[in-house]
Amino acid sequence: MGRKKRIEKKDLFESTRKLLIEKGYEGFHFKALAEQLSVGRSTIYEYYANKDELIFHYIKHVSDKIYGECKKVLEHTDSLVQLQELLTIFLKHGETIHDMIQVYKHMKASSNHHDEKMDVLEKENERFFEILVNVIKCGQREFVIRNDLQAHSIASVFFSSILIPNTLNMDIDQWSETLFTLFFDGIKAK
Amino acid sequence: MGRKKRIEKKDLFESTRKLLIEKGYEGFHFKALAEQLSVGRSTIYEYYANKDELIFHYIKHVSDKIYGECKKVLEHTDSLVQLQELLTIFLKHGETIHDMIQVYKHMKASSNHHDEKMDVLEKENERFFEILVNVIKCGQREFVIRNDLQAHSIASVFFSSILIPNTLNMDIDQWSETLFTLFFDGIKAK
Amino acid sequence: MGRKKRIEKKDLFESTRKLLIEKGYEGFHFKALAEQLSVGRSTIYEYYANKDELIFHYIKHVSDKIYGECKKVLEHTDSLVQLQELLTIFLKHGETIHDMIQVYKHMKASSNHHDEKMDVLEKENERFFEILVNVIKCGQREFVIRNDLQAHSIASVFFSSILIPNTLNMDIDQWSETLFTLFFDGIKAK
Amino acid sequence: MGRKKRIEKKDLFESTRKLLIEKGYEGFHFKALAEQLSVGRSTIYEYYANKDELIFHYIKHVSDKIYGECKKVLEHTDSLVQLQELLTIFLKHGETIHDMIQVYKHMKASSNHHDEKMDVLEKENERFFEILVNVIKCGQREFVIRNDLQAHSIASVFFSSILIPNTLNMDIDQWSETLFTLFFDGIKAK
DNA sequence: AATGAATGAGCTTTCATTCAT
DNA sequence: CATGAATGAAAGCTCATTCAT
Repeated sequence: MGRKKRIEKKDLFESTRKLLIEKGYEGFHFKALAEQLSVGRSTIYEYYANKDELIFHYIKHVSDKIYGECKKVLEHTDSLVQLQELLTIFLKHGETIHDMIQVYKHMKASSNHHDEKMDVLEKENERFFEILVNVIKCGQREFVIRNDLQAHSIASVFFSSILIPNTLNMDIDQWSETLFTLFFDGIKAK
Repeated sequence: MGRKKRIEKKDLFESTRKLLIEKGYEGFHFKALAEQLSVGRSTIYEYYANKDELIFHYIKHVSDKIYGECKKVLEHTDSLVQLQELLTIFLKHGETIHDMIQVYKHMKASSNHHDEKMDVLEKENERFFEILVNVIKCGQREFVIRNDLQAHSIASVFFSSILIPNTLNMDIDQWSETLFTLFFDGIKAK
Repeated sequence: MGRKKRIEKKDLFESTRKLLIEKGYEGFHFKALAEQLSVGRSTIYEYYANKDELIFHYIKHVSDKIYGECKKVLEHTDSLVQLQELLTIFLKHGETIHDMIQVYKHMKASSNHHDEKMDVLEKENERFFEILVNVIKCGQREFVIRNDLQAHSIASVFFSSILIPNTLNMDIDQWSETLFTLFFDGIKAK
Repeated sequence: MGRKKRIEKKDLFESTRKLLIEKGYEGFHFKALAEQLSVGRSTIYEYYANKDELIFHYIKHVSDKIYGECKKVLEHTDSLVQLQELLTIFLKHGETIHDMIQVYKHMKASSNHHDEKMDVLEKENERFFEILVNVIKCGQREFVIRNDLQAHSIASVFFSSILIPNTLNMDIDQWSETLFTLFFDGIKAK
């Protein structure tokens, strides 16, 4: 298929994303990636020294992007709105965040020589969690969120909602709304 | 340090479970498994024709066991109690169910020749979901669960709660209670 | 060519020796080795985890063998006879010892994470040198070897004679004799 | 940290020398070389068609240089002085000559299509040897060197002394003197 | 049955080398 | 000329799987 022009970092990350979602961390190969990009396998090594390096930088990249979106949300003053919007963001990036967690878990499981990259990813994850916890604590201080549940637990639930399969295939906003309603008001009949 | 003469299916599944949780589907090897069991690697082939076969039967096994527990719950008459207990069961088997999902996803991703085993696992998953949905619908009919949310959505949330990391390390019953309270009453301050 | 029986460690080392002499450390591949042995490449990995491991154990093996021969020489009482015989041994194993040195150098050049195997090989090398130095010092004490040259320097010369290409293709004993005469009496005309 | 515009052949050879000594023939890469020179890897191809070509010309270059030094020695009239000075030259260029031999061996081992470059290098080596042999024969004719040893054998010993590790780290002239004394007078006590 | 031994398929990685700018 | 980018070939290694005992 002849020689290929440049590899755009954008394409590289896009394909990485796709493969990671489709196949997961372990199923992710430079072979498949190269095929996706119609590039020679070794070409990718010109950009990243190995699979872990590439994935790490990819994760870092998306993580930063998502973090940026989260930060913007904090400009709102209403903590409930903030919470709802954070939920929407998490749902929107569900698959990507899922990848992040998967990668993190994998590194943790296989790292013999306690990797520093692991520490970085850990920090990334915590950043998101911090934001959530803070918003919830804020809501609690304002008495719009009940105080008899630990902010931490609530944050866990919100953060994990990412993983809830939207089996009814609602669009993101609708699904976000449904979940928020459920979490906020509960399922109890009134 | 001699080799065992017989492999007990119980040991086999126990080691499978352990490795699967620790390493995930792709990190699961007959090599490691054989070591765990102090058996020759090839011995395992006397029991299962290949890796997938073993994992499939293991999953089927635990799935049946969990399903049994769920069934027992239905003997209660109060649908809220049923719901809470289902939640507890799911949380208790969190890691195992997580494996099931992972395996299912993996088969889905790598199967070119639409596997029949996949169908079986899919059915397994659906069984759990059915039970949940039925209990919820029941609760809705009895007006203890609100009707303006689809039973399906609620079921998704409950089922996915498995994946919520219990970061505060509460014991299972406490964690189950916390989650149930949250899902039932919501986080809204009263 | 069908399936092959067992790999005999003897054959493995024999082929290792051959390839190492022929191609040197870097030119030594499991691919070539496997071909030599008419075995699948991966088969060798059942015995040694990697190239370095194999070569290390091979070197250790021959080194021990040669060391044994040297030890036997020390049973003689005449230090000159000892010296001559050590020379013969070194010449006989010239290629092998050359490999040892090459391997040692290579490990030294490429080891980032100061390898312990390197230390072992270093010790091996020193053992030989010690023997030589001792025999020479002994000769000096007995006034059969001149004292105005450092035993160390003399030992270096003897030890390095291994590397002197026997371009005239004398048989080993003759070549050994020639060298010994040269080293002992010098080239000066009388 | 920009790239240089021109590669000076002097720098090229200097870096080649350095890398060759440090890493040996197989460890010698254009990658590393380019880095050393702060040049693009492909730039080197503008000067030499490939790795072998470069190394060949480098070897030829230094060989010629050393040969020149040897030639100058022949202006002396005393064959013993000549011999001693040749020894000094060889010791001074020990590492370089060692490279030459290594490269020669490597080409010999890997060449399927009996390379003509090999022949050239072989000739180079022989040139040195010829000089040595001639000087020795001369000494023999003048009865300053004993006649009962073949000039060839003696030459081998002198030429190989290059490889004798100067473990005591004497300076070159001292080491040369020590070796010459040893070779000339022998180690026998008087 | 149980196993040790052998193997092939498939992925990783490194470099010499080519090519278009 | 100089170079950045792409690539293929060749080694490396790991594991599922098969086979003879």
